[in-house]
Parts: sequence; structure tokens; C-alpha cells
Amino acid sequence: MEQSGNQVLPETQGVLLRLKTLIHAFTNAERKVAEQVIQRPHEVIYESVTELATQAGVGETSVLRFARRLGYRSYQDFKMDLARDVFSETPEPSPEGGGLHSLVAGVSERDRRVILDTDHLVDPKVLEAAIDVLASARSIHFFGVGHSGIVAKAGRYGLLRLGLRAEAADDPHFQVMAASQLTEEDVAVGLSVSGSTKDTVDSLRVAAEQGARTIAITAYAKAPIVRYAQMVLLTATREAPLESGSFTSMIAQLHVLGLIATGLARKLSHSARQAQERIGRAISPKLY
Amino acid sequence: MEQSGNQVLPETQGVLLRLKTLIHAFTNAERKVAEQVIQRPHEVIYESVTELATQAGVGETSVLRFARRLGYRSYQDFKMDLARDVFSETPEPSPEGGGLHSLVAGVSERDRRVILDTDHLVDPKVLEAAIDVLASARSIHFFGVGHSGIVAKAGRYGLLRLGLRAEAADDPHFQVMAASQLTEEDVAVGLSVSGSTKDTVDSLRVAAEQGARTIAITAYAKAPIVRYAQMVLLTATREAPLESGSFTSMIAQLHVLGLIATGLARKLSHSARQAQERIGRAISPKLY
DNA sequence: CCCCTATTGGAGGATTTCTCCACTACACGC
DNA sequence: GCGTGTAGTGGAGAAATCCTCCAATAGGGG
Repeated sequence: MEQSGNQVLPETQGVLLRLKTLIHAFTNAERKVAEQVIQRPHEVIYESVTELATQAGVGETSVLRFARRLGYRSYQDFKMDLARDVFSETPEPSPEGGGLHSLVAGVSERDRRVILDTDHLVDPKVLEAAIDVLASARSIHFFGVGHSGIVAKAGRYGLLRLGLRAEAADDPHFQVMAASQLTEEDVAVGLSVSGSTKDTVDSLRVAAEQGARTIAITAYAKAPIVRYAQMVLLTATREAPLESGSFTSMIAQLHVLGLIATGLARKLSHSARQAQERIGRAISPKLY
Repeated sequence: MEQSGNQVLPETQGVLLRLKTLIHAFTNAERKVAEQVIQRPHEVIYESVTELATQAGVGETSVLRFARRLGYRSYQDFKMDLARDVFSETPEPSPEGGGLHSLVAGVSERDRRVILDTDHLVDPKVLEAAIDVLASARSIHFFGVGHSGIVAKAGRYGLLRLGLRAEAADDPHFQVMAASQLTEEDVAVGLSVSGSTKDTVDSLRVAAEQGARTIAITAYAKAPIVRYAQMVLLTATREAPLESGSFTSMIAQLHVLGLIATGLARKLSHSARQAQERIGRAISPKLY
């Protein structure tokens, strides 16, 4: 009496596990259904009541009852829960050896790791200070050559999108020329992974001598560039000797710029939104 | 279906990611359905055709067509695949709290996620084909404007480091001029997140007309640019309305370039190592 | 402005899910 | 042995759902 009727079976995790432990609680017909489900769950999730009933050699009704007995409102609900089991069980042991799969996995791991590592190297207080200074600057100048010159431009565009006045110079001469024109109202951001790039260090030095606020983004806390920086934001390095690691360094730098830009966007949310809209309208005719 | 003769079509994983990249391939009604699915996949997997149709404000037929267009035999099949996505997705850390810590955590999560998503969108076969083609190219030309122009330059430098002949143009005129000079021995790489940037699309078209091999790196599988690309590599998108998401897009693009460059470095390990050494010697006098 | 194609949703048929109920089997008491 | 009660089972058909067909309409190109 108690053991059948409308007893609801205990609720543990995982339909499949539950089925196996409860195999004895089922009636004959239900057990046949349970066996089908346990044996070939991957197929069952794509089968209808009728199909499963036929496969199990029982009537449709028994399949329905089976699902109800497990506590589901409908057969569909049961299938979805079974699907959760089936899909989340696969811990995906890498299909086959090395080759291209491990290329993607390896580079991905490296690129994600450099972001995580950078998170720990960036000092929140310095980040906040940098954001404050940038938010109230008259103009912002990014300095960098080589790869860092590219990132400097990215930084410039990112701040332009927020409606700030930003410049970027990657030519060594123009860079130092621009630096010589700065004042206390301006901010100079020097980008150099090594922190030792002569041109960039010189530009930041000149900017500092002019009284401008200076921010350095580098991977080495004791590099020459930090001498002239009031605020230092560190990026992680991921030396991969042969494998072209330059993209990884750039990702770290861009990540830091993303932190700054997002912080600025929050601080300036109103004007930033307006700037975004203006830019959106201006760019749309350039698209197909 | 696809016009371009032997285009290497991207074969991506994950319904949700695919939906985002294919958003252009949908009709109006289908897009409404897609939006529902993207916005609340957890609920959709428990809904019937009728329910989803009502929610999206379209007819049932459009929902069915939507599933068919994605390549599923039935609506049930589509739901099962969606369930796989939903259930195997790593739970997104809650964006709790305000402060600066959540700024770093939020941006970091976003930047790492875009890399993971991109991994799933990049088709290994296409990647391999692209690497092969690039390894044997006489010269490689990167095209892009705006943010993608910056990434184009990064791509150029990355390949230069491997001893390959690489160029990058971000000026619309020079870009198309350069494209018009290419031959079958050359490779053109078009970078455009939207895939709709006129200048870049035109350049890739001209390059294709000249018989050059063409590769597109974009976030939308059905964007105009893919018409002229023999190989398409997809990047993930991370729409962050206000927050400056441009850095995130660039990180995704750089990650794909990193995949290519690392693959090339392996393939050309000998000559790449030599190139690295030459470059190292050449650059060292520029450092303090 | 017209034509042509692509897009769309409704009608209704096909399939699937579910409810209801009759039937069987078996246990137990008399 | 026989009646009675109860659990177990599947079939009939209703309800819901999924799907096909097709007419109406919107939109784009000439």
C-alpha cells in the first residue's frame, strides 16, 4: 500500500544515478523502461513516448507513468532532465592527440591566463587613480612604438569613443614632440611591455618634465619607464620563446586598457552614452 | 546554397554562439525568434512551438522554419541541441557588488569569455587551411579600418616576426590600391568585426577578383565580407552596450591572429627561429 | 507603378502526448 | 474453490503539439 500508490521517490541528483539506485522500486513495465533509459540515454532523449514504449516493449501509458513516478510533470520535462545528465556528464577528454586541437587549446590557455595574471598585477588603487586623472584630463596622449604603438592607437580610439580628447603617437619624433607640448592638465600614457623602449621612455620623461600626469603600462615593475611614471599599471608576461607571443602581450595590454575604458565609461556614463550615439550615427554610412 | 565555389565554410559548435554569428542570415520573423532564444535559452528549452511563437510575436510556422534553417530536422531536435548548450555552459559568475573589484572581475570575465567563445567558433579545418595558404604565400596583405585597422597592423607585425612578407593597409584608398596589385600567389586577410565595413569588403572583393587567396576574420558568418572570402574565421562578440566593448572585440581578433601565428611558427619553425633572432638583434639597440 | 520574389502566418492534417478506463493478475480471506 | 480488493497494465480516444500546405502580403527591382 505505502510502497506503490502515489509514492514519490527520493530526489537526489542525476536522473541516471537515481534510476540505477531505484531500479527495484519500479514495477515490471517501468523497469523495462528504466533499462532502456539507462542503456541508451543518448538515444532516448531524441525519442517520443511511442518510440520508447515500443523499444521497451511496454505500452505508452507505462512510459508516461514512469516519468510521473520520477516526479516530472510531463514526459518532455523528464527528457530535458535526462538531457542535462547526458550533456553535462561528458568531461570531454581531448578527442585525439596533439595536432591542431592542442594548438587552439594551448594558445587559448595562454591568452586567458595572461588576462587572469594581469588582474592580479593591476593595483586597484592605482587603477582608480588613473581613471580619475584621465576623466578630468584636458587631453590624453598615448605613447608607444612597435607593438605597443599599435596598442597606443587602440587606447586612443577607445577613449575617443567615450568622448574624450585622446591622441596617440607611434613615430619616435612626433611622439617626443607631442610630449614636449603637454601641461599639467594633460595626461601621458606610456606603453612598453619591456619598459625599456628608449623612444617611449624618453617621451614619458619629457612629458613628466613638462608637468603632465604620467601613467606607465608595462610588464616590469623595475623597468626604466617607471622612473617617470606617477602611476604604474602592470601587465603579465607570457614568454613563449618561439611561438609568437606578441599577440599575447598585446592582449594583456588591451585588457588593461579595457579596464580603464570601462571604468571611465561608468564614471562618465551620461556623456559617454552621448558620444557613443554620435559615433554610431557617424559610422553607419561606412557600412554595407 | 553558397555561391562561392569552394569556400571553406565554418563549421562551428554551440547553437547560441551560432545564432549570434548568423543573425544576418535570418528574416525578420526568424530574428525575433533568435532574440528570444538568445535572451532566455533556459526557458525556451521547456517551451513548445506555440509558446515560443507567442513569446516572439510570430506565427508557429516561423518558429519551425527557424529550426529548419539552422539545420535541424525538427523543433525537438533544435531544443535538444539548445539544451546541450544551456546545460554544459559554465555558470557565469554573478556580477554582484559595485566597486572597483567587480570592475576588474567583470571585464576580466568578459575578456576571457570572448576567447573561449572564439575557440568554439573557429573551425579547425578552416584554420589549418588558412595556415597552409599563408605559409606558402608570396606576400600577405591585411585589410581593415578603424579598430580592425589596428589589428591588421598587429597581424602584419606578427607575421613579419616569423620572416614572412606581410603588409597592412588601413587607409581606404591605399588598401584597395594594394588589393588591385595582388595575384594568385598572394593572400589577402580582411578584418572586420561587423563584416560590413565597405572599405574592407571592397578591398577583399578586389583581391578576390585578382585571383588572390582571401581570408575573412569577422564576427558574423553571413556578413557581406564572407562573399569574397575563401576561408572564414569567426570571432565571438560580446555586446556590452555602454561599456567600451571595442577592446574585447580586438582581443578576440588578436586571439585568432595568435592562433594563426602560432600555427605558422610551428610549421616554419626553422626559418621562424632565424627570423626571430635577426629581429631580436635589430631591436636591441632601441632599448635601454 | 507594376511585377516578381521572398516572407509570413493561418488552416487543418499528422503526430505525439496525455487521460481515462477496462482488463488482467495476483493475494488474501472465507 | 470462489469472491473481493488492489496493483499493474495497455488501449481508446481526447488534447496538445508539431508540421505541411498554401494564400495573403510585404518588399525590392525594374
